[in-house]
Amino acid sequence: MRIATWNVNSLRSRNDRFFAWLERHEPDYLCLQELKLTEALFPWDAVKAAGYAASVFGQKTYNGVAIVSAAPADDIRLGMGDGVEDPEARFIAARFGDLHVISVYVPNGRTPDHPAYGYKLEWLRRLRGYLASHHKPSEKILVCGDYNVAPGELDVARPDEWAASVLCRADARAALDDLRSWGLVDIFRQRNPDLRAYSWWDYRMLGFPKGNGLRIDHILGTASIAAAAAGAWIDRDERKGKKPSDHAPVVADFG
DNA sequence: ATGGTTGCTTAGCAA
Repeated sequence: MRIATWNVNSLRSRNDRFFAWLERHEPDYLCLQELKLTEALFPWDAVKAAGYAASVFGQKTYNGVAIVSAAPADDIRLGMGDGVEDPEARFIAARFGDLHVISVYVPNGRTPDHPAYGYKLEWLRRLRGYLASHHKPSEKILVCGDYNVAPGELDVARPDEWAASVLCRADARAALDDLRSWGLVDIFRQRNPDLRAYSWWDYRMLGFPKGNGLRIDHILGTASIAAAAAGAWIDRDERKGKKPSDHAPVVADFG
């Protein structure tokens, strides 16, 4: 079984790369973020023709998440449904038998003093609350997406320069730690304990050519599913060439 | 040389 997560930064701009990636890597599940389109504009027919089903929570212009899957989902939930007024499409959950797959696009936060940063920390707290109220750590759950948090120094090209950024700050890392403490394992880091690797490079300032990346896209899994992971890797090649997303897909393979 | 981008929507915002 293969699962991947990929912030495509506009599915329309990434259409050809998206379908080529599906065909090349044949994931059973692909969690997408930043679709930047409504459900009505999702390429339902082309996805079906490629042999996949899709669960989509769209939004015009911004955000938007989906789970593309080889088999259709048994249940789908759009948004955390926790009573909080949240107009942004950043959460979708789907069940496939006893496996729960969630695709998340955690708010970036913009700058530490911007209200968006409080929204980010609160959003991560709400995500923990969602898991605590709907699931048990003993279940098989994969929470995949763009977390906009680099967990540690191995995940950051310039840790000293970027220590105060919204992707690296201690309170952002603490919010991610708190989420993981519910019962989630960073599967890439579990499988590659000492590997320096990144999943996002800023379009600005020649981030990719200069190697200025961060690992902010994660596949988090509960213990029972994480124990079955055979390997995890980042498809850095997908960041190369013409019109790439600024994020590379992160992939986990299970025995 | 001290900047260097992209996408959505149309001049400004978001990342």
